[in-house]
Amino acid sequence: MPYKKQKPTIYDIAEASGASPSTVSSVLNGTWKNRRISEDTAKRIQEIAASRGYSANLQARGLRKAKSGLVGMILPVHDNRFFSSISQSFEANARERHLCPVIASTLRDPQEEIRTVETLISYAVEALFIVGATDPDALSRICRAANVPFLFVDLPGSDAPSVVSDNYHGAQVLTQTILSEMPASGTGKRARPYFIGGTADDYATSRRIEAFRKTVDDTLGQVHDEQIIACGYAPGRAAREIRDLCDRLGGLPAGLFVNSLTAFEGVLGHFVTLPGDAFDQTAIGCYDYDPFGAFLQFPVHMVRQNSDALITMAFEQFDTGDFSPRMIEIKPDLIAPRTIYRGRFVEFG
Amino acid sequence: MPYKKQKPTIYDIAEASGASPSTVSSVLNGTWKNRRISEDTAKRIQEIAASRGYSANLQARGLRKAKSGLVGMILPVHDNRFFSSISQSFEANARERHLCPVIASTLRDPQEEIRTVETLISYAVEALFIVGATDPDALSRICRAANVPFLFVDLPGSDAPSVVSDNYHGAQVLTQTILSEMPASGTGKRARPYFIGGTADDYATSRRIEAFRKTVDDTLGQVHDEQIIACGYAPGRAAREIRDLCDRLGGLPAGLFVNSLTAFEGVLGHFVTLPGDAFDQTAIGCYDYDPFGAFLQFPVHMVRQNSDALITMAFEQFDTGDFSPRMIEIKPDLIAPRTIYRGRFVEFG
DNA sequence: ACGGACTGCACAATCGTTTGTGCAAATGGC
DNA sequence: GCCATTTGCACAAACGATTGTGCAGTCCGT
Repeated sequence: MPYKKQKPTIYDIAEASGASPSTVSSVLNGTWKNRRISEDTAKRIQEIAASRGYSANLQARGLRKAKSGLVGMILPVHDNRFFSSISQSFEANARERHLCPVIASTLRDPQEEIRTVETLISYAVEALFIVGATDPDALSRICRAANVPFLFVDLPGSDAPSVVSDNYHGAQVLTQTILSEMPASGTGKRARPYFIGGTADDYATSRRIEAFRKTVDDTLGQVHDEQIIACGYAPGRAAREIRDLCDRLGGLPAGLFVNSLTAFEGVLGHFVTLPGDAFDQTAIGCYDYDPFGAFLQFPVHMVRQNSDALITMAFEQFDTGDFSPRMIEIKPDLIAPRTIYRGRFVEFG
Repeated sequence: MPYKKQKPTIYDIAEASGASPSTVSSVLNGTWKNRRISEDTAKRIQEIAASRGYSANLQARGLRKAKSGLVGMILPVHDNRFFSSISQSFEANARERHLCPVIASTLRDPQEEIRTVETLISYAVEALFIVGATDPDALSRICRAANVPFLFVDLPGSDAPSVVSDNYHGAQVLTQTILSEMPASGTGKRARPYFIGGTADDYATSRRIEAFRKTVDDTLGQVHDEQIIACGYAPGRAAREIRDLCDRLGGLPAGLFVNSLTAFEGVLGHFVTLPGDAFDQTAIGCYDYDPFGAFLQFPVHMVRQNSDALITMAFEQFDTGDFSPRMIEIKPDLIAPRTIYRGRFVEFG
């Protein structure tokens, strides 16, 4: 089993070529013209290196240059449409800049976030993109102490640039759409729009609730607390809450703002138990997008966060080299039900 | 702007504590008992290190120990349910082993795969998990030459362990289900089951087609080539193909095996243009799972690949330290339509 | 033929760890 | 009180790259 010989180093190449390690190094990293190495020597060394399959040890280089070529990102979870799109953009942007992306998920666990950030810093990442931390300030302090540039994405943090989705605007537009599609007639609790899902002290959710309240207030008057059901992200919880709500109201509410796909999964879990015509008198919107969500038995308006724009903008901030605090908001898109395939198809996968 | 002072090193701690760097090192990496360092000294050093926020430079450690603490994985794309679940499991398994996961996507581009693998090797990853490469053999050679342990996941490769989904079994079960739900009556082309989506020379697809053919053969007799429409993964293409098929047949076929979610998206794009009762005489199955797919206007049987089991099994192989070629198959699960929320909910997100 | 500039490269220090080895001082047995 | 251990630590050489500096040799002008 040939798991034996090591990767060649510049010393091996130096010996084989009769040149010194420093000459080999500068030839192979492209700085040889500044060092007045002759073309002949360079070519000879390059050939030997190629024939032996040399490639630099990036740990050694990183150590010497005090730069790793790595750029880190932490996010809550991978297996989620939004965050996995974020990963995809992050990777593309990192590679454009000849950086190697390191993406870690922290499962919304504050301890894990801190440990992970410390680990990434220990690998000397050249910058850290923080997507949706539970305790942004703690991470700020750590990065600041370690002298590592960092930025926040999707969730604003202190002491660094923040590129976030314009949750207020997105929720406002979605709420307006729901209101405009709600049956005009009817009175009582059932005629009101409800908000379900998410955690109220979560930044994004709180902005969305704000927009929902304001928009409904302006149109239908006072929103009652009972209309806001911030029951977290678990599908099971959302399913129970919507069931209880329907029981209380004696049917579906006239409007429903579902805050997250996971809550929507739960809501659907209850909906499948209802007759098909149960949805005729209700307008449904979901903050976050899933292509299949647009193909249900009833129309669902969805808001798609612009993950690509978020990351691209974050990298633009990174490029400026200025890591002072500032806030940049990116507007999400409203997707109408069942329309996405009528036009041009996105080539995918 | 306090982006100035550097991270403390063992030399800083050594100076502050009056001990030597080697003593500091062994105290801080936990080997101090073997080196007969006194408890007093150890405690003193640990306190100073903690107060200054010391953490080891992992590049330097990696260089010295010829181990990086990194474990790499390459996959086609992040923004896909299957692969993002793979990422999630990979990360959990890596952390259990105190390794830092580095996940890179290569967009199914052979050049990119090679470049990425070389980069990861240059960072001295301790093992490489290859998920769905387009040219497995090339990657085998590179890893082998660099003396880096590697394994294949989801797609079998040469010269290393392969942990793959049992595509044949999954497709067989899905086909059987479709056949058993197909309307018994009817003759002619429309009474036949069709297979749509995927690339025929792709490993997974070819195994699935094999199973589809065999299962249909055994039940209904000879499958015609026209029944297999391996038109790739793009939703747009699948949409056109299903439209053309319906035109040719004068309606939906009695059975449809959709090979991938992206093809399914395309198929749905056509379906939404059809009347609601168009689906009464057809049985539909999809290889790959999406929770929303289970909530459509018509029942869809879905196969869920067991991504967690794939990765967990791959890590078990990794743990053995034996990287000789062998093949391990993991059976996927068949998910019945609209049933997943009837039972217990999966807590998620 | 002599001084200066230029060419082409080698030397050695350095990045922050780990780890084999060596050497005083403390300890213990007799 | 003497020798043999044992204890507690320091020294220095790696790991594989980068980079400032220095030094021969060649070339050129005069």
